[in-house]
Amino acid sequence: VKVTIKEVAQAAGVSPATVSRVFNDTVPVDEETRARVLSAAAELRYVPNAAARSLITSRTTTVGVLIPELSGAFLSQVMLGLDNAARRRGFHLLVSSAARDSSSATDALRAMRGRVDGVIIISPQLDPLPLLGELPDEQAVVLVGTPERQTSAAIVAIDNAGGAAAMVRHLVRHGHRRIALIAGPEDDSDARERRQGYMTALGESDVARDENLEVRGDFTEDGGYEATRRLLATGSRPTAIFAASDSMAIGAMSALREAQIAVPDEIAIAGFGDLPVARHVDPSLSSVHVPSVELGRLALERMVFAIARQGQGAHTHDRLACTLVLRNSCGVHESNDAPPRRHHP
Amino acid sequence: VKVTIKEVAQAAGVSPATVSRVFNDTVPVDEETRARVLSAAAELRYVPNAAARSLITSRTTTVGVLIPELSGAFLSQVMLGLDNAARRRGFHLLVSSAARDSSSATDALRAMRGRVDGVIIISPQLDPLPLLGELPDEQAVVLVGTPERQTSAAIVAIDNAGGAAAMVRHLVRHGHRRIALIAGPEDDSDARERRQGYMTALGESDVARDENLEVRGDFTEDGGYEATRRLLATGSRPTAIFAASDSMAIGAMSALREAQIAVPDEIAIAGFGDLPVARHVDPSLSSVHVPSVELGRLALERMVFAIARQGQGAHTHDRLACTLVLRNSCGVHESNDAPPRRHHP
DNA sequence: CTGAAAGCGCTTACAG
DNA sequence: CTGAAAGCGCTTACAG
Repeated sequence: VKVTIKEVAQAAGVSPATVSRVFNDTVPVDEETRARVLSAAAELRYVPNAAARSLITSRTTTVGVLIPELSGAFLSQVMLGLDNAARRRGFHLLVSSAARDSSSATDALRAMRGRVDGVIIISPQLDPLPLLGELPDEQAVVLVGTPERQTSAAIVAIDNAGGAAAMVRHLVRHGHRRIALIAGPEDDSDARERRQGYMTALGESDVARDENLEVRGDFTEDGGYEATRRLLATGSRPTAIFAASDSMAIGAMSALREAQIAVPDEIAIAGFGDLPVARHVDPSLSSVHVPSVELGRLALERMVFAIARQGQGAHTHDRLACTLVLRNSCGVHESNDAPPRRHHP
Repeated sequence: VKVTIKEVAQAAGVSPATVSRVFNDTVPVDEETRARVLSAAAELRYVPNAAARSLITSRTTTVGVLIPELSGAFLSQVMLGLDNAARRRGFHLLVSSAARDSSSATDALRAMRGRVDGVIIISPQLDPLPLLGELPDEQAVVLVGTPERQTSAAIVAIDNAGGAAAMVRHLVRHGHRRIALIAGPEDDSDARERRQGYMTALGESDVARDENLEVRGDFTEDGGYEATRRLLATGSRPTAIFAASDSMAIGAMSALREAQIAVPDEIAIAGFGDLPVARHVDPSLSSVHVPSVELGRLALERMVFAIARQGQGAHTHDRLACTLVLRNSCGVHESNDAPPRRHHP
């Protein structure tokens, strides 16, 4: 039941070359001929064979996406942005969530070879530069959320440090001197950058950094819960906690509730990521909003550009700004975003 | 810089056919020859051209996934299960989140044609049967979460109705007579099945159904919040609320808090989905646990099976059971899952 | 504007 | 166990 270009050609009374020209409209084709070809193709339900086409053109109109995991609010939003943009641009997405350790990431990249026109690498926990060695030189590459460095790839990133610094500055400005940090995993570049922003903001102020106030979680609720218990166990209590993710902030709130410590009255809390749930926890959670869908969209656009230019030309470095979303958990009621926003459709 | 089978053959002093045999190990090859080929291939960093291979075999070792959206806790867990299983089975995943309306779903399916060996369709909001018409008959298809019907495809589903009924039965058993439902969208089959389970459980009991207690949300926190406000506005107050998703349950809790109604003392609440955040909200949320990762894994396994059998043979229908996770929000402290579970790594 | 022909890189009967 | 040859379905200079 597979229809080939030959049969369409025969049905339309033209050569296969002409059918090809109609479908790719690369050269002018006589209007009447084109119409005949199109109607024959429609009648036969002809769909060009992708394999044959990419064998000869060595193009696949497919972009590979290497990502550490597909679950997780942030990454799935990025995927959403990627996917929407890909559809608009006529590209397919070949995904692999093998970006955990560099050996499986390398395997995944190798397996994509020849199947994609370029690869978007999202690897906060992995240095992508060694991976690039695996790829043929002419392969288009976009790195998402990688610290800027000398590389032959385009980079699209979130301004993690700036967002974190803005939130911590906000806390400082409102009188907090003992601001704890629930950091993310040290091997995660997003986590490192947010921690950097925390330190930057403290450094700008007259608040001395106190390492006893720094604990580490794994970006999950449970991790934030555990980290907060450890923090409280030290006896040196903060007046505010900045968590490097909303999930950890929510876990922290849960631990504080258990310890009967009032938020925000006794301890203020702020998170990072601005998940949809942030405004519905109690108290509503102040957070740093991250343009994750936009990040995905931009990454795909840069990829399309890189493919078109065949790796030639300068590589762009984009850094997207975050915005502060102030709600009740940090004790400063400047915002009207909490209680929950009303929709009036 | 692309190395072909010919160059490997030449370097190893054999014919291209032999190189092919080594790589596919379909027929026995002399050990010494094999070693020579392998080392030549490694030296040249040869990677077989996927397009050429699938042109001749008409196999792609790629599975298409049509999904309504990539964000959202549930679907991203399903993707996780799919992806892990695919990697294990040596398959690639070509994803498209175009399963919103049937016209874009059709486009997406058509675009996948020839690029995949089969398609996994996840479309709670879309009847997949019309879509199947788009596909060539020999195409392997696995439907995820589709109501069982006469179809030429394998089906993998969650027992939504059973899970919902179990939760509502639990509420009834503990004395609730006025149990409200925050249903999901009517055009979503998961939502419909959960609603069905709610009605089944009530029907089994001596509790009369009261349509005033049924409101509808859109599976989001905001939707649950709004639905609960509408519910409270009617004046006929329930003693318990069953929400068809955890996000809506969390929105409901936020609305009750605003209305100064105590959970679970004045109104008990239960959700569906058992998101990670469920045990960290206040009070911790009772919910129906859904084996979403397993759902994805199983769907991929069924697909591998279907591809191997080329659409021949009987189609399996799998239905995965859900489990009740009782925490504090429904007022029955039978569980030790809340306060938050401790990890001792 | 259109056709005949070569060729993309592989796999697979068919011989030996 | 191995090789020569045909062919998968397309695209693209090259002529006309």
